Amino acid sequence: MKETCRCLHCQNDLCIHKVPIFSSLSKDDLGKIADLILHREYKKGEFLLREGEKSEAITIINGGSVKAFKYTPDGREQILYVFSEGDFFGETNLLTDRTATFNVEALQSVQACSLSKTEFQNILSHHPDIAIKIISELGERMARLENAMQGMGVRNVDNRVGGILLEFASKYGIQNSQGILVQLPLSREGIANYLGVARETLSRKLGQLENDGVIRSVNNKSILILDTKALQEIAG
Amino acid sequence: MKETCRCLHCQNDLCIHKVPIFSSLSKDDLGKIADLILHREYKKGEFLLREGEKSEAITIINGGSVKAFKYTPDGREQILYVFSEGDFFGETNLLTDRTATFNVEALQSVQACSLSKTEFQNILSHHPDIAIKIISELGERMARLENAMQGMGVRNVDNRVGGILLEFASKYGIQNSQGILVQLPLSREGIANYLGVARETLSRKLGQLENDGVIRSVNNKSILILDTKALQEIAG
DNA sequence: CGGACCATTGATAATTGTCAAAATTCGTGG
DNA sequence: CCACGAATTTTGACAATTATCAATGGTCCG
Repeated sequence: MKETCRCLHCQNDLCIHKVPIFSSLSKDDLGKIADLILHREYKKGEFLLREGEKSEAITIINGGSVKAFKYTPDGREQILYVFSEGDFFGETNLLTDRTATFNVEALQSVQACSLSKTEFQNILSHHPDIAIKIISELGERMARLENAMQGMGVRNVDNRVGGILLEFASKYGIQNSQGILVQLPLSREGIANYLGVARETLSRKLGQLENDGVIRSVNNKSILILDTKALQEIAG
Repeated sequence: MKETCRCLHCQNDLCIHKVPIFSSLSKDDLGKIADLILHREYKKGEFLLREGEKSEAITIINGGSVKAFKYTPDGREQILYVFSEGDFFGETNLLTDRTATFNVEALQSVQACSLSKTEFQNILSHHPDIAIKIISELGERMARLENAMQGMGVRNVDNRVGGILLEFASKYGIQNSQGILVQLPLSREGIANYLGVARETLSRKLGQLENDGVIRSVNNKSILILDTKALQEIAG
């Protein structure tokens, strides 16, 4: 079901239109930007960005998904975001001289579009509304982080598990006759690293939810949510 | 030692100059903005903003400090930020139709400057560099949050306690002959709510650090850091 | 079909939360 | 300036939760 790039200006259709921050631009401007965009495909496991690197581009995910994470002193990873189609990263590094604050790794095959620092700054100075869109999107992201913080700080693990299932459901879920089928973007280990708990603890919690008839584990890659209401209560 | 506002354009000296996001403006523009700014003082415990409210202004802290926090389902609070002189909040609510994502409460007497939504948007459209400064500052704040997340998720409590002491030291610490004297912006309970642990746990951890000769508890409001290096190792 | 990888389960240890009580600190008023 | 009461913090004992280690069971993909 993947769309492949066939025309000269595929970017116009595939990439730029998906990105909310460019939505205020005219067709002409979009075309100009499309010409400046660099396309690249990454295989699962490849890094799009490494913590500490000077990132010289803003990158927009055009297909597939990636995880953004930091390594902890003891070598484990804490996942901060899962970015998929239409999400972007690297923007703050372009406007300050800060280096990347996290690693970004492809979870599957990923199609990415990138725009160089100078081009991006150039566009920004001509289109102030794009800056406002970015502030808005950053605000959205901060709100998510703040919620996650609140979750990490005080909620117990059950809450957090419920919360992440609902988050994934709203992002990747498909309603069917039995419930919401959720294609998980992360492995169990990944989800555990997102929540900041041990793999085994997550397994046990999911097992419990399955016993209670709240979810059904279809396979390692997807989960069927049977009782959304119960899950919402668990998430708090 | 408090400075009071005496002249017509006190704002110019007291407020605007402290705020990095306005630093690119000319003296003339600063003066114009100063005229638009509303000053207000809040007493300890007063709320500057409540979660869910439509905030109609950007607020800049001019003196004192505030905590930004969310209530958890069980009524406890998770502190997200401590803002002091020069910090601002409420900006994202102005550019989107989102309501406030957190509460803001004065920790002491607080002098605040605020700029209304329409004025702010007006200024922004004439000064694109301010938008970039804001993106930059938001990037800074996100980086802090991301670090905090990493901390909450994976580090053990000792790490976190060390980390927050160092954070406060760099922000509020004064070097003296014995070490770094840190005026704590938060009570023990506040610090515990910042870290997302129980009051009692924090007490025990601080007690341990004192036994190990890393810190000395001067009184409830300040701590003397004796061995910064040890603290850095503990923080990871 | 087989091997590598991923996920679950069980047993145990370590950590942290909770509740109750004692000790300290703080602010106020005499 | 001291003393008192209120608020905050510390300490102790115990319970609950989660991490860890080890072994088993599944799943995916060539």
